[in-house]
Amino acid sequence: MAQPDTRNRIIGAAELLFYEHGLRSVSVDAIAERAGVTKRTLYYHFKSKDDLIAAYLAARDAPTVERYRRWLGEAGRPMPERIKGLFCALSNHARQPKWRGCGFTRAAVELADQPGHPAVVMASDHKRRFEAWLAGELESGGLSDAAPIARQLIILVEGAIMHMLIHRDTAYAISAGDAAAMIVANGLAAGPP
Amino acid sequence: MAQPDTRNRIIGAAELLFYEHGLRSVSVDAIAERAGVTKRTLYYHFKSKDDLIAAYLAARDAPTVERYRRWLGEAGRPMPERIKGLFCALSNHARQPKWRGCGFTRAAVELADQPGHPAVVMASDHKRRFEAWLAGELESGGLSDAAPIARQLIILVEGAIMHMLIHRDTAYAISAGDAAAMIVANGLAAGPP
DNA sequence: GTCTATACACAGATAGAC
DNA sequence: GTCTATCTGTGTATAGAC
Repeated sequence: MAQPDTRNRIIGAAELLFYEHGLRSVSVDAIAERAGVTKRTLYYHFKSKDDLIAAYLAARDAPTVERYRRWLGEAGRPMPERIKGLFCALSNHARQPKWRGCGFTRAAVELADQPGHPAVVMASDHKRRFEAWLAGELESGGLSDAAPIARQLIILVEGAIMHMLIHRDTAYAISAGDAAAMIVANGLAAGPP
Repeated sequence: MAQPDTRNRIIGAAELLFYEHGLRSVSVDAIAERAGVTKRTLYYHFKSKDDLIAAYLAARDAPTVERYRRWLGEAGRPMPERIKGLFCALSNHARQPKWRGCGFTRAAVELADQPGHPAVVMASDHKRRFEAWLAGELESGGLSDAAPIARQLIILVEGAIMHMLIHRDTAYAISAGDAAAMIVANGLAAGPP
């Protein structure tokens, strides 16, 4: 079969299994079997399991950012409402039975003792870009001091996700959304354009 | 040697290794070696690795709660300041080179696909008690609607820890503390006793 | 590029002596 | 209660044919 097709099928299988069960729980054998190839073929396309882990996160990056972009919605509505909508959408998203939190965060947790691991670096970079994107959106929405507020919001997002994962209770995102909306409203009141 | 002593030494070794490297990364052999016993002795005291994991978290529970109690400090000072102090202490604590975030959270993440696992149940319970404790403290501090605010604060704690772990940047806890203090001050203004 | 077959290390857990 | 020795399964990765 064609080379890129096989490679993508392997990455697809890796996404499914790594996200559902974690990095160390999933064997290379399991991924190869799911992708319908042999282990030898997998190692032809990826030089190691760590390499495949990196490819898994790389494939997850753009869709994740795009999802949050969608959840924030279009400009026009007041920013506190849009932020609340984002957390509400997150809460609904977490209802999916196969939802397991943020793949980047979970990878960073599993590899917490390997700070230089490609996956850890990618997770850090992903979160940083998410924070920067949100700061830009807040600024467009009329916030004058957007950076520190964006940081507080992503902390709320992360904390809500972790608690939803631990307790399997999607209400945490709603509480986080209430706090986030208040913080944003406060920022708007403090410094309008 | 005496039975409880050996058992505790094994748990001590498990704490060190599980917390630093994670659950799946650490082998039973490694723990036994660190504790200075053979694997057979370890399996005399614990029926399985999962059993040992549960013991590891059980041993971590009280000290963790006590630490947060210390960080919140004594009553008397205004609650927003005490909360800010808690986040500041958390930020300092995370400076330790061997700091790896919350052991309960990381266990829940590693075992996210096993909802019934004793460690996951213990993590959930631990977080729930932490939230209830904080709500009680807030109420004692004059907050009328303490429960929802306590929830928002623990979400901030969790999110700050995760970001500090991912980026190795302790500033996140300070940002979270600012947000937390504002939320508490807001709650105090809304409903005084 | 993909296969069959396998090397080699290490995992969790157990047998049975003392 | 603690030891030495070992069973059995599985892990990542590779050799070499086609």
